[in-house]
Amino acid sequence: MADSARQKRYSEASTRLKLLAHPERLQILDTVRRSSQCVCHLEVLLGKPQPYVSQQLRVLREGGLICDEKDGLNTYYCVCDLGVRAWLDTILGPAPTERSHPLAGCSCPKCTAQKPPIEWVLAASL
Amino acid sequence: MADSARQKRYSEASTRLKLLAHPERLQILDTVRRSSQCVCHLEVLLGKPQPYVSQQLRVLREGGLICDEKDGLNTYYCVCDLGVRAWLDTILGPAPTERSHPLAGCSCPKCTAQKPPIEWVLAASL
DNA sequence: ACAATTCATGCAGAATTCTGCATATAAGCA
DNA sequence: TGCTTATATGCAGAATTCTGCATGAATTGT
Repeated sequence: MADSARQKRYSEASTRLKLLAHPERLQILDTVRRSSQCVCHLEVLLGKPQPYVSQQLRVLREGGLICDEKDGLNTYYCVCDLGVRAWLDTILGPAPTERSHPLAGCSCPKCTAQKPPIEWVLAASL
Repeated sequence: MADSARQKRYSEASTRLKLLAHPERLQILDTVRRSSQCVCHLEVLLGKPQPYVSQQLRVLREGGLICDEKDGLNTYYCVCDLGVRAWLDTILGPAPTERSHPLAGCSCPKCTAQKPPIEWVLAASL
């Protein structure tokens, strides 16, 4: 490989690594690689204000690490690139295959639809 | 996995990623993962002043990404950790298996010993 | 002991990234 | 249209990282 091609590869890899070298962004990626999630979901998960979360999502989106998919008021983010998945597998270990739970505190349809009141669950188990 | 364990993993991974997110450091790692190399070798390769190279080597060494091995005046660095090798395989692709060449401009025994004058080489091929 | 070579360290100004906040946009609904 | 909800954007001060330089330490050979 030519020297300039190497240089280019190093700087491209380093650009992508910079995006990953951030605990909150890693947690976001680790979450959305399992299943796509909306912003308010991640907001609850990280315990950070919404603008902060959106900011990090933007960084990841513009860096090509995640894709967004809008549905009404909600925007769901996911990891669509297979190369990115491979990096995450190496860095964080393989993604768990179990379904991700709906999250108390997230009000998106995905979370509320699948989350019956605790009384129902208890009643059903009698 | 518990939440605090996750947080710890994210921040540890992010710490290591920060060390990798740097073109010159990536080039150093890519070089020494093939075979151990001395400082002046890397100095020629990167085209950067020696204190700069040593500084980056220190960062990598203190981060546990490389090991040093002293031999007289020279210090040879290499990637000893298998986990680090795996990360590099993912990030930069698998390491080439061919021998690394001695480098013109590097005066360490490793490079000069294996580098006979061009006249010898030509004479031998007659 | 002295000089030469190889490498390490400390430090400071420059450049970049981080992160919190105020505010903007856009969709759905009454 | 006006209100609410969900998300995006712009910006600025704070914190961190980068990088060049001066200098220090250790080893080898004379």
